[in-house]
Amino acid sequence: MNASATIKAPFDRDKQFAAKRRAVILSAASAFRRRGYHNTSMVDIAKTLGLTKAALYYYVRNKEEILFESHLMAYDSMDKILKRPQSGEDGLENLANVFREFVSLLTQSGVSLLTDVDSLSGKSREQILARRGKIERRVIKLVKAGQKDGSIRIGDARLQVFFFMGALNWLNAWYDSEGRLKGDDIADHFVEQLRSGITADIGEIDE
Amino acid sequence: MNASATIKAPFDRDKQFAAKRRAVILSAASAFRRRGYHNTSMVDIAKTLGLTKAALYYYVRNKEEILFESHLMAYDSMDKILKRPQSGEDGLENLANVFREFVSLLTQSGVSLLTDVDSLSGKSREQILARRGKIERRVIKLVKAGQKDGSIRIGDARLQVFFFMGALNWLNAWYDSEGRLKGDDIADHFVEQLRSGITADIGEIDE
DNA sequence: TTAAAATTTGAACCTTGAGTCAAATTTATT
DNA sequence: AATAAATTTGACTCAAGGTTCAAATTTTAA
Repeated sequence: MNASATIKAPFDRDKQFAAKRRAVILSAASAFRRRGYHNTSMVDIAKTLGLTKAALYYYVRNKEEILFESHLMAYDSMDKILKRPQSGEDGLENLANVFREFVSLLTQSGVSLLTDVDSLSGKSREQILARRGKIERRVIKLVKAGQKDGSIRIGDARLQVFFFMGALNWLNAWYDSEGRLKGDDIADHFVEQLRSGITADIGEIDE
Repeated sequence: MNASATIKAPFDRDKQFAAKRRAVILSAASAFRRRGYHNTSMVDIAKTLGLTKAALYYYVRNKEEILFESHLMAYDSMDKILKRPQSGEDGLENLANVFREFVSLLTQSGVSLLTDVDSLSGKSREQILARRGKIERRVIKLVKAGQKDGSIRIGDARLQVFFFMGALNWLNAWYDSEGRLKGDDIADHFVEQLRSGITADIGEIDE
């Protein structure tokens, strides 16, 4: 046990700081999602954390940085989902799994948010749009893989992706985590609709 | 020809005024859609019309009124679509027709926009949300009719509607009227995906 | 050509909310 | 208990942008 070795973990300052900072971003992100970026003031954010506006600036350079980082968090989570080894039988299965996890991510309390990119300036905006583009491209790849193995209908993969990604973004506008609908129920429903649309099945049974 | 009868339509003032006012709203709506409500200043709106900021206030009470009315316009158009006599064979056909026209409406240059409701205050917000709710309820009815006649899969109609309405709202975020994709192409694609999802067809041909 | 009404403008005002900073307070360590 | 670092605060500045208004300009109809 030399002098420089820490024996009892002497109250990790950096960790504490990082945790509080993260709390600030998450809380703000939740408010942004509900009321929108411009309808949420720094005072609002501070108050829900039991702090004062000035204190926020100890954790964050400015308001825009909060928006920026909340976007990053969302995209990090989506990246993590996309990076998991795909275990499905075919492309359609893989896509369905990813989509299900996206829905869960956005309904289960915590990270979310995809709008207000236009309130970011210059380099930040580009960075966020690049991240979004990267994710879209990965999803498009999933679709194309499915088309190749015959599990997904041939068509403009980009358009197909935009169609169902819309459902994810629209979630913010109507999903109420307090409501009767549990996130997983929605996920099930959405996955089914992603797969088969809304046309009634008729095949197997009669004729 | 008595004195009070207008013979030559003496340059209808009200019509002129209404037309200009409408131009203000439409132009602003387009900017809102692209950059967002709070990222569009009154000066911006005025400049694209070749006017000065103060002149806008001759046509409009305040900025919020512009947002309010642009929402109204969008919903009026959707109402008109929904009110047209449904001529399809079954519920699914009717829904598909309505959905196709919605897509056309939102891609063809002109009206659109569905976000930033939270920037409206009090009574206006409620009014707009009521309109939106009314439209959603009508679409849900269409779905239920389809379920009843067996053309649409049984399920939570509300959820089914939210899924594909998301696609409409997400349009604003990515659709570029200058791009290679024509609005009608998108409409075709989206209607197909609404009907049948993305699973590849396999039925008819083999086995 | 002219006068009244309609339209537009420049120059202000005013509110809101982001950001700053020196001082006060709390917390961790000796 | 003492002290140094970390954290929080109150009070302020500042800019952006929405709104107002009296005056200037343009348009319409006689």
